[in-house]
Amino acid sequence: MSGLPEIPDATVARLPIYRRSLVQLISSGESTASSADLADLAGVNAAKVRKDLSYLGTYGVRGVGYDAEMLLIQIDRALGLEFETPVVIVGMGNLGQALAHYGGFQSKGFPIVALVDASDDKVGQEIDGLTVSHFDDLARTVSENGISVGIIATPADAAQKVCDALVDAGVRSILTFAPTVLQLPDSVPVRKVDLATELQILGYYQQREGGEDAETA
Amino acid sequence: MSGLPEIPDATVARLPIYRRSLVQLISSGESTASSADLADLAGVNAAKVRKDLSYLGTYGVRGVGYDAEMLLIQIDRALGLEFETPVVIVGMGNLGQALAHYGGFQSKGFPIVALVDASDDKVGQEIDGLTVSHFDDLARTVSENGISVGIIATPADAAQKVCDALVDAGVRSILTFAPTVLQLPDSVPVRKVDLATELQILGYYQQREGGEDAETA
DNA sequence: ATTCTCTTGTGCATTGGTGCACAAGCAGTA
DNA sequence: TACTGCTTGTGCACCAATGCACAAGAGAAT
Repeated sequence: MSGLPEIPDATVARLPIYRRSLVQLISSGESTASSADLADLAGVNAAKVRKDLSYLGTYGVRGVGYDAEMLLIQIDRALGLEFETPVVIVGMGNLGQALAHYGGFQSKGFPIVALVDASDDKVGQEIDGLTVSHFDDLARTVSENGISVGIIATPADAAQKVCDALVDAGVRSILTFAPTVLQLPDSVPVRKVDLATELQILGYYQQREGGEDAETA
Repeated sequence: MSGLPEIPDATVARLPIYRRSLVQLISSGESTASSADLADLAGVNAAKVRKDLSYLGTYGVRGVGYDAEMLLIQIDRALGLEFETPVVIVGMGNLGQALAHYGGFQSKGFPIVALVDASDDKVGQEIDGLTVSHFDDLARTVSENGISVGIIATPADAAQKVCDALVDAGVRSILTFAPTVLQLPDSVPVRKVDLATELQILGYYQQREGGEDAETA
């Protein structure tokens, strides 16, 4: 779809952090950002910042740094943030409801436009200005609202079914909170967030306390 | 604290997944688990499973596989899951409240024993059987309850302050949901979960749809 | 005993990521 | 124009992670 030069996974995972740092610099009045500034705010090595940014085709100015506004645009283009990306949340349990209320998505360009659940208790209920629709109508909900991202906030045993339905409905990427491995086509990227898993990982490092840090994607 | 042989980060991050897969096998009646079985359930390569498990000092039986119960114990020992690990959640906004209700922590050995907020609206309120205590009393709350993990569910601008307070109070590891980089001593491991960041990362892969998958820790 | 089947444990080559260190190059000054 | 100070872009060497491929070993069957 685009002639971009292929950005390494590790770099992609850092771009949102750079973006956040950059926004912070801009809002504090800076019009240019050096790799050292960004590295400092992002908590990484300056050389890494430069190498990462070089993948964007962005070019900074030697002796000066990067044009802040310009860089922001480049990052947004790489991440596909030029336009808003409508999101549906499936599963209106505690987590799903919290996500529905969470303002962070809307403000970052990912408006939540639909909420879905399979239980009759939940369907029809109004949450944060949206009416919960039924899981059986998922395909219609997705197409009518031009939804491209699906968030799975159901228990593990329902996740694969929901995942399949989302893919069938035409969603183009998935974020799942269900503690299970999902089977899905390579063409649909997924990210998994498992809260209990995170604590378990911490357990290891806590035990051998005093050493290396625990990285997060 | 232990003479264990140092497990690579990538392996540590997979242990919880293996654990989940193993529990699944056990509950379906299996008493032994082969690396191929585990690989299948965990969605990874079988050789990787074997190499990962070899770090545990665990030994499987050639021609048979791993003793399921035994392996579970080994994994739990490596992750420090032999005993319960009490948790405090700081920040009782939407996310914090959802986490407080979320049963997944309790069932995985991380009981939530205290809730903390800085606003007078929230303090004193009862959530899921716990009374929200004041941020100023954090040190006491932590020591009285023997808390070793702190979860930060505050807005970004409060996160550093909360983080410092948690470390001072003696918490031994931190899980943060605040979209900001935290400064803290190397002796305290952290994991970061940023929901908006996850969606932004997906944006990249969605754009160049049809290719490589997006890994998550 | 011997043979056959199955599965582990690991050596090794490959790939991906990191960060140092330095040449290249711009802007401002004299 | 020449010089100085600062910052970029990247070559290179190092380290971690991956996964193939195979020898070693356990147990069952003959």
